[in-house]
Amino acid sequence: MRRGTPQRTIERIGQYRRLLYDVKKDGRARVYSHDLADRIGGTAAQIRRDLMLLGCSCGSKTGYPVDQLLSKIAEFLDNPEGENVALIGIGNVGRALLSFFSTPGPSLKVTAAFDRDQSKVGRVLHGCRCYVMEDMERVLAEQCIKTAIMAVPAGDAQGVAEKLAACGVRGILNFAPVPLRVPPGVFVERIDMTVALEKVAFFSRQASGEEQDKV
Amino acid sequence: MRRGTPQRTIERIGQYRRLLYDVKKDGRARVYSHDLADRIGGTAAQIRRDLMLLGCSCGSKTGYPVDQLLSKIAEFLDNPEGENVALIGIGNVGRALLSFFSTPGPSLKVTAAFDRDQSKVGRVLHGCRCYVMEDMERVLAEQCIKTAIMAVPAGDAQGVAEKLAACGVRGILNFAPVPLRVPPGVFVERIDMTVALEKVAFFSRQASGEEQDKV
DNA sequence: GCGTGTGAAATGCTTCACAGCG
DNA sequence: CGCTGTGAAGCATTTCACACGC
Repeated sequence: MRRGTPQRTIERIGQYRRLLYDVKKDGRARVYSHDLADRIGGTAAQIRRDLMLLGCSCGSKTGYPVDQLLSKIAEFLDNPEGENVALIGIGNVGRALLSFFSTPGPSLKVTAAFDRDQSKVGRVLHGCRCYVMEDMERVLAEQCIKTAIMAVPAGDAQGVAEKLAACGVRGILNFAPVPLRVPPGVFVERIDMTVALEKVAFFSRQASGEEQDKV
Repeated sequence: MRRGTPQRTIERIGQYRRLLYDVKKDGRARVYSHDLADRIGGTAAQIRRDLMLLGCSCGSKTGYPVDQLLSKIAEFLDNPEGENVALIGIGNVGRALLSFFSTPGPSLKVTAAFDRDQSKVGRVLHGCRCYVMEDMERVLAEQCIKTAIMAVPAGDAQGVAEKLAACGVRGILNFAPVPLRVPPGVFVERIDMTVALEKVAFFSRQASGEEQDKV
């Protein structure tokens, strides 16, 4: 995916969008790069470079027009037809994710949930129907799902990932605490909460000394 | 925190630990760097460099002794006295985190939870007692808590972060979808699930073209 | 031969610094 | 004058590649 666009930039662009909604709510129609920088805890130069990669430009001096940025961001990040997402694993973490994503961006929607446990099947949680694993292939095809969130136990993760890939999923957000081995062409982003907590604990101990933080 | 140790290395070290437990369970007493690399989806050179920074060495040829690595990692990452952690916000996400962290590493334990909502107070969830926000200062002091997890609504996040910092917390794992502004000396790690999902969706669309994945 | 330890090159990302425009 | 757009410099992290030891 040597996309020309750095991975970090893509992450920040999503954040800019949220920030921009705030700016808009404050009634401002234009923002300066240093203004966004303050809000996000970064540098003005970085915001300018990110926006440059996005293909924005505002001439000069006046700052960026908020609405134009928002539409550029949507054009860049969103699938214009909207996009359905599947959730695999309806345990504690899975249910929290469902509630968390039940009103996300305009374009992404979790529309199907799967679990091994039969007792959850058929229920509708946060507007999302639950299916058995065996229905996965059919449901993903029906809903054109290419993106999935995995919140399954570590032991099941690799098997589920393979099944997803076989069903044509091209992107996985993995909350299971194991690395996944997937065929080329499938993108995996891992969120490892245990590691994140250990890292914070590590740095908070370190904090005896000096330092700044970043965002 | 220009600690000499790259931030990424610290994240990986936590992952190595889990991998090493697997290796041990497989009955192997030693591992090769390329062996770990396969399991984690990285390169052998990177593993070797990380272990070098950790201060490991095994002479040569024979691979690294698993037990020695595990104790080096513990020495590096863990507080020998163990460490108590607070959770702020007992909503859907907070409860999921409690269950997730209720049996984490040997050394980190979530021992106090806080919420604005009085109705949750006094209950014990996953072995963790719930308090009102007003008790925060006292409880954190009593339990020597220096590390906190925030799972509060976006609007409350900044205020809570300031309060935590005032109570002496030095590290925050922030699940709220906003950047935090904290005094110097406080380390913040953010997990932004919305942005992560957008990123995955972005790359899965991109996946029409070529590419590999990384773990 | 086979795997480690590590300088040195390569890559990727961020920041600097300055020209140009309103 | 203040702010944007951007080449070029500067850092951080990863990968290469090779000497050394079993």
